[in-house]
Amino acid sequence: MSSAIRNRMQLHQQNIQSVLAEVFNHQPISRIEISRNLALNKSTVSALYRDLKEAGYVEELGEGDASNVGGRKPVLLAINRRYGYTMNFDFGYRHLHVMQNNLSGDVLSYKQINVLGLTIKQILPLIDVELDKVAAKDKTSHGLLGISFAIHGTVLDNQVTYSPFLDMEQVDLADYYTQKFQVPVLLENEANAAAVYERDFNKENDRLDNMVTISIHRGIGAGLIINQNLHRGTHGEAGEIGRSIPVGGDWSGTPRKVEDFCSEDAIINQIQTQKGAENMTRDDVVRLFNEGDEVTKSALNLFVKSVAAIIYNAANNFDPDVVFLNSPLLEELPELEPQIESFYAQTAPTILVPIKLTKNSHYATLLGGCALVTRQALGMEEAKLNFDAQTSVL
Amino acid sequence: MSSAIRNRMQLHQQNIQSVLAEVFNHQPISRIEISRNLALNKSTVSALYRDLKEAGYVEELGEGDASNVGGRKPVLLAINRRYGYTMNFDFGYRHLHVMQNNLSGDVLSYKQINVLGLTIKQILPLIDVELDKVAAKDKTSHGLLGISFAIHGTVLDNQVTYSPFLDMEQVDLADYYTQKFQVPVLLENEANAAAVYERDFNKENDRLDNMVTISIHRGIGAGLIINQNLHRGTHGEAGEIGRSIPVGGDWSGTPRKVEDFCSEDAIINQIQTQKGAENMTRDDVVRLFNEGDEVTKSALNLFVKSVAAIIYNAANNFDPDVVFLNSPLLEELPELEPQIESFYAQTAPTILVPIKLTKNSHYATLLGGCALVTRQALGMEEAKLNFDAQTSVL
DNA sequence: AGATTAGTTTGTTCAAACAACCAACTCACA
DNA sequence: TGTGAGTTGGTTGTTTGAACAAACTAATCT
Repeated sequence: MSSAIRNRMQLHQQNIQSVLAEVFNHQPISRIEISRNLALNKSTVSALYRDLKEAGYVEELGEGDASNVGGRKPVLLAINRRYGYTMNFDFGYRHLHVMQNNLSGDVLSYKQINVLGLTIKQILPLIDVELDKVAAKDKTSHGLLGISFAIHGTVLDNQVTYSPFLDMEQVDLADYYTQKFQVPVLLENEANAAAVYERDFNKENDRLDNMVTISIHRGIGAGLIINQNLHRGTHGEAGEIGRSIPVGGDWSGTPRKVEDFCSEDAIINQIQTQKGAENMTRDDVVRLFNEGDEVTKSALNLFVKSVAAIIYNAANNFDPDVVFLNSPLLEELPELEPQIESFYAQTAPTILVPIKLTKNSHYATLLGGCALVTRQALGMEEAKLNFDAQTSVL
Repeated sequence: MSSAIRNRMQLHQQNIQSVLAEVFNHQPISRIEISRNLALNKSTVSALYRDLKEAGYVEELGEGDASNVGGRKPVLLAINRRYGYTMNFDFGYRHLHVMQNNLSGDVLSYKQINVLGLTIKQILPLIDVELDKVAAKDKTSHGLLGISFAIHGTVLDNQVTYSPFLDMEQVDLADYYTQKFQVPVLLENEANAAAVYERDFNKENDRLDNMVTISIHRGIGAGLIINQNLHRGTHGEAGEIGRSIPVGGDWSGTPRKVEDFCSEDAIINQIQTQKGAENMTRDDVVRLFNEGDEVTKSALNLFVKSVAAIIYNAANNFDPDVVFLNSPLLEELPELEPQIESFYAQTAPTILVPIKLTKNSHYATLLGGCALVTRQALGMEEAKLNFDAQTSVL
């Protein structure tokens, strides 16, 4: 309520943003259509659009088709794709993922950099090199607009609070890059970023209020979209479903967490232990499964059942419109998905929440970060923006 | 975003509501203080207040104290407690709880009506009698403003979708009472109402964004306040944590639900089975525990451990500022609460979410319903309102 | 030519802001 | 103890400015 609009100046600012959001979400779009969508007078929309054009955010694309009963052709408006770009990173275990996007969320470039075994202080220079390379080639009017980092751990107020797979060694990414470039820098939990991706980049989900995105990588966590907003929790730890324990079980010793059953690490460990192997990777698991290895099949059977139970519990807790599974492993073994659905349907008594696999899970995380940092660059943190993820235009 | 303020008329309406909310939340309050709080010019506040006074929502209470450096005394404004009243019901297993509240949420009357063994169609006439009795005595200017019903089950769009303890027999409460009185009628899940109570009636929680209220009655469920809003879920089933199952366990037979371990029914059943007793009540359990009965002690020990695990899981899922326990059983056996906290602390590794017992859990549910239906009566569903729960004034 | 639609220009509207005022208080000081 | 300077609460009359409305231009169709 304290952020509510009260006077005409604030109203004006909000209306400018509403017009920008309309251009963003429905580009290419004409002024008259914006006027109808927002229930604002067409002269008002024209005036507001002028301000946006002066700021450089938008541009005219040319004329559209006239209506079939006669009348002047509309002028089509769109986001200025040459305004600037964002840089978005994902600290994977084996790879650092790097993506460059324009203001509209289009992918300008993507690459993976091998960082297996490197410390954060060895990775930092690699990031700097990528930023410099892109800056050298850049031809946009405003250049770098913002940077996002997807963290496989928990984040609070742009600080990493827990990072099980990569020691952050007191490195303050936000501070370092804000100082260096004077642009918004944003750290976000990887599952949260994936959830934002589903909300913002997926046209099918446009009307959905509540979504759970279960991210299964080395660990397991969930990103929560509640009432169209990302729910981070008071300490940035909402959706840490991997830590859940069974209720009513025996309390001898420490209780086993969900993560002990159905993270990729858990599966690999289980197979390694039974086979006496070492340093196995996801690819090894996929190969063994496809070869019909019994140990692997049994491990993945437990995995499938556990994921089904997790989905069932998440559905009971959050009651979403849909549950997404963001898992490179499932992406490579899509035949497991129907099994998960079957076990889930077996458990759930009445309401069955649809389950969907995220395709190209690496992209999802990066694009989610892009959506968040682009909002910050525009000063429109609260706006509903639909990104299109159109393929490269430059 | 579609409900965003766009033109001056809407802005004006919203500002009127903001002034009303200020009066509601800070009564008694002066115009000048509202002006400062809302960053609106004092003459603007005066004009907006005039409208509210004409509508009868507010009234002047007299003069307050002048500041100690001189100056005119402020005129203190408040909600008109004689404007009207709401009626709020809670369908308990043994009792129908009935509460009458004024526009400000003050309790005007409260009673319990024995309904053990009655069907919904036998209960309805009892409700009608209560409504008539109160209407006959009423001296407010606008009379009945709204009716709320707390349901021990799930609700979607004012319809009961699941009711394990009371067969609703196709009775449509909302339709029946809306037709009869032409006022807002509202059905809400009992745990949700309890959560709203904690948000709206508890000054300590004023600044808290995220709260989980775990309601342990015959069943077990949670009410979720996320980002200051009640999260009902897409199908009205969010927070149905009683249905959760263990992950990674054996899948022989149907998995045991949380509810099988730590609802009141579960405890009573367990004790009854072991003792060969029948028709035990909560009071019997309390008595047996206080007498030192071993079977009861062991059942409640499992209960305590299970509740601790539930709290831990809820904290991981939702990451709230605080967890409330709304449980008549714990209210009667408060010595169990430290045990729950101890087990919880044992399990949680880092962040410990504070646990609080709701006092007078029956009141909580009714007052939560009151808060929701009062908002509807005022047409201020989205406003942040702090109810004071002052004792009777009439 | 007449109908229709997109967008601009020009003047109007009206709720909030502003400025000046009145009302009523405190306190210091004679 | 009485007076006046300073302060605060609230009202009244005027100004302001962003959205609106109407009249316009532009460009299409049949």
